[in-house]
Amino acid sequence: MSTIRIMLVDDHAVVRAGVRRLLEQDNRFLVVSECDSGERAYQQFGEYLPDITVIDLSMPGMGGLEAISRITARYPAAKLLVLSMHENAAFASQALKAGAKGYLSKNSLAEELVNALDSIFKGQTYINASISKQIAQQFLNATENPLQILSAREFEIFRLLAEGTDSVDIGKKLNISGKTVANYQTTIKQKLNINNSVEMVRLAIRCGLIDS
Amino acid sequence: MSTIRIMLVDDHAVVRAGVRRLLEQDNRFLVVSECDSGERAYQQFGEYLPDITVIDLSMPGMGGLEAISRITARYPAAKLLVLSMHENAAFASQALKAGAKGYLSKNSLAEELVNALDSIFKGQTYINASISKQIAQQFLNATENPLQILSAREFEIFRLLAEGTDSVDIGKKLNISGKTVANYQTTIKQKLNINNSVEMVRLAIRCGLIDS
DNA sequence: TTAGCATTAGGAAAAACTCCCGATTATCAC
DNA sequence: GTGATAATCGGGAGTTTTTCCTAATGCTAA
Repeated sequence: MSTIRIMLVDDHAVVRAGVRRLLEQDNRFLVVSECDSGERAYQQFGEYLPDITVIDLSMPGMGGLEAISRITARYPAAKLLVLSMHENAAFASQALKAGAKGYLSKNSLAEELVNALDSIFKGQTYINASISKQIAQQFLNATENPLQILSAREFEIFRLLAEGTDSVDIGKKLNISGKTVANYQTTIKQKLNINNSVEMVRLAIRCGLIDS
Repeated sequence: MSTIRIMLVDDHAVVRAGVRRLLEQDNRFLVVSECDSGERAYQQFGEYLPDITVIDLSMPGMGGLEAISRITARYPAAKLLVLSMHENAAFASQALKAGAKGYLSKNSLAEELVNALDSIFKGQTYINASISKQIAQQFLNATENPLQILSAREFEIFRLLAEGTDSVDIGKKLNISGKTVANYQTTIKQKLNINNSVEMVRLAIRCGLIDS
């Protein structure tokens, strides 16, 4: 039985510890690397070449989506499992679009994590049951998710804006200028055909990014 | 059998015509006056002294709430029935607080209008079944509607802001300076303990003023 | 390799918002 | 009645936010 080598990427040490703990229960898995940012994930991926990378989406700086894009761009065979706190189809489809092989919400059970890793290791794609339902509905739905037209970065900023974070704080969080965020805001509104922040919030709620 | 003399106040001629039409079916009712603004309603009330005034809430200028306040201030015995398109407890309680004797949503049936007028004429209070349920729940609810602390004008402006109208347009609609609206906005946010427009929209949605 | 998009950000101007102030009117308690 | 309090309205001045334009970089796809 071969060992599955895992890299953990999450800015919260507690989460990394928790996942490590869960994986240690099963001796097929070996955590070979941990890191707390997208930037470092990208670097360390090249060094360790893990079988599977478990990665969070919301991290300061580059962010999970960016990291996923870059890693899969360089290493198309890379297997990335997103472990996010957002149980939402919009996040999942963004992640899959960026190249992730699976999406799991953080409140999934321990066995589901193992199952997901197994599936992905075999080359399959694994998605949370509830989320795959949502995605399926989205595809069936004629009124496709308008957020699809946003790029990864735009989506990230849209989400933070919809949460009520102001441009400057978003800039700090993402390590970019508040000015850039403000400019993004404008293009996001244009892309979504929105004039005011009210419409933005409503859209975010309709798409389940935030709740009222 | 005495005739019940009615005044209609609504900025939409169609609505006034419709109500008039419904009331003409029943010869107890006589429409003695119509007007299309809160200001005129206040003037004409004194001239005609109708038994019951059927009044809309959202009108340009003074607005329904203001008109109700002023009329009941001068004529405490005045009987006002609000006929609003908003089937929502927050509107209803604002109206009743201002002195209205009844609240009816515009998509009520014809008979309900007649019933409401009958009840009010007898000195009772009449409220839409669905709305009275909502209000009852609000009273039972420990987490009381935070919008209660807003004045009538503040509530009106809050609603328009939450709908995505900008200050200048609100000013035009209410015949006040856009500057005043902007100032109101600030105090509204303070009163509601809100920092950004995102929270404002969410609150408006939670309170049912708008839907997502 | 060229065209196009994504990401970044600065400058300048417009728009929005805040804070402070004053005026008027109504209400309410004493 | 009188004074305190609150609601409504808006000007002035300053700050913040947003927009629009421009431009550099890097990546992707044709």
